[in-house]
Amino acid sequence: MKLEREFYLRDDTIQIAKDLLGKLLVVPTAANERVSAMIVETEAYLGAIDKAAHSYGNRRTKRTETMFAIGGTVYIFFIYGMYFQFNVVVGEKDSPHAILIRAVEPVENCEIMRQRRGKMPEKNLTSGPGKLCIALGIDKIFNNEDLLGEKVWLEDYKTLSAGDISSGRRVGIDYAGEFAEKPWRFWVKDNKFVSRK
DNA sequence: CAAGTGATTAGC
DNA sequence: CTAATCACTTGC
Repeated sequence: MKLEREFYLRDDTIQIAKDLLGKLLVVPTAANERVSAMIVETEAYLGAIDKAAHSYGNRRTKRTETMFAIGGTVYIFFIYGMYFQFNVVVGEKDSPHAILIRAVEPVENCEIMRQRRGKMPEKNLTSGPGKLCIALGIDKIFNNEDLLGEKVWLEDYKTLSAGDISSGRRVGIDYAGEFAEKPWRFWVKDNKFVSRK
């Protein structure tokens, strides 16, 4: 069953980032086959106050506009000339918080993901934010999609306990001063699809 | 370890 | 308009 709007509207972004671990990300193909994967790594971006967030200081540009949408909206951006990144917008409208999905573990129709990724070892299929977008077929047209729609959504899958979750610094945001140190990255302990140890 | 890639952004 | 930067991946 799809996660309901209330899941995304809570005002505790860090809690939502942890709650997303173990959820199933589903992206049906044109032929309506379920391609899905379990979320195993996330990073919280706390909007206006977070120097690492694109929406720091409530910066509103054509790109960041999506972050100001209501919780449950998909925010996609393009990076390093070749990769897309998949984010879940959370909180009320005009509160530009988002959670980056950094890694997932393939669950349904793995062979479709393997085909999209070319010849890659199993553990390299979806073990990074750019990789998982390729495997799941996510690109720029998913930007601004509603997670309660038919194109992409999240479902309950596995229930984790606090002991299953590790946290640490976020990746690739050294420019963010003291915010680079915040332990706002979360992952499933010992899962081999997590992007970095 | 460093190149590759092009949208996005700030600054003129 | 121009130039620097970037929430990354891969193959050397």
